[in-house]
Amino acid sequence: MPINKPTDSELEILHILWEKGPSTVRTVNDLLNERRKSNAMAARNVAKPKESAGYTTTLKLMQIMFEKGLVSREEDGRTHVYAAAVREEDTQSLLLQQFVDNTFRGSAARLVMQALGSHEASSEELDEIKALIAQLEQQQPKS
Amino acid sequence: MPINKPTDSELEILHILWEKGPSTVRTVNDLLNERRKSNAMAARNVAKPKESAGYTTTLKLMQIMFEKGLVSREEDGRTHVYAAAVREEDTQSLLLQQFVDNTFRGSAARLVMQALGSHEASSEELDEIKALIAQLEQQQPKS
DNA sequence: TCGGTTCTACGAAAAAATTCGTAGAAAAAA
DNA sequence: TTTTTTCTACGAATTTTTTCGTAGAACCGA
Repeated sequence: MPINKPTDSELEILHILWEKGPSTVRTVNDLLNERRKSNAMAARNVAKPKESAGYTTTLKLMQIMFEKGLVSREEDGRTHVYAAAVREEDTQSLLLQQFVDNTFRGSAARLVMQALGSHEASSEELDEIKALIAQLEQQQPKS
Repeated sequence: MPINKPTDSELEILHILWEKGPSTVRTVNDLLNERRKSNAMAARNVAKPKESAGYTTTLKLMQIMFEKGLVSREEDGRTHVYAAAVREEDTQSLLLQQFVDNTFRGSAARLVMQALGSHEASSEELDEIKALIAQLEQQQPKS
């Protein structure tokens, strides 16, 4: 029941499965490497970009994810078609909670301030956020 | 120049140094274990709580952090007094950027929505955030 | 001064996460 | 059919992070 926490590499794969839907290892591996290549180009990237992954590396990772229950799979002839077995929102929520605890010692507000301060956000997005805040203020007019 | 990314354990130590100021290994280790003990109690915690750390474990970690430039130190007689060598805001900003990239594929707004949705925020905090949004809307009335 | 405690340094074990080589079966191409 | 490519399974090497044992020097109280 409790969602398993994916590692960074596993998360990369989940993103692809969420976006593209059920896929083979080959497909995932190709997309992964495309994405890594373009990430390496993008100067904005802070983290050292990963090298491109070998096929068996991705295969092994997805097998591990299968054992952990992060993905499901179905045989299609000789090959396996993998699908995400956890929902994107749930996973993000789990990771976010741990991240807020670890990095901001639990203060979501401080995180939001940092996030809005240092990342781009369109005015539509800001509108959405304002709407959400209005809603929250209705719900819990506390303090 | 580029800040070194602290690991999770290193971040725990930095939090203590940021909060308490320059401290000895002994002090840090004690506070660390206090904190871990109370974290273990708190039911809200999702991540499995860490065991309490042995003294030499913390010592070694802080020595490594010193080599990485995450902390500075000064001799006081026989013992060393360590201080954070990176600023809290800078570190959080770095970690946040990577987290947004990894987990939300770059969309700060999505992160903010998740964060506000699933974490508590007081109305004062919400006010602050609203103020920040207003400010951002002024700056870049784009799109 | 003697014995127990508290330091640092250091090496290395243990645990976690990532990577890859090899082997054998199935499929596709020649 | 023969050869080449493409799969999975599996074990193990590598790398990164975390943990700890041991040794020797400094300190402290009796």
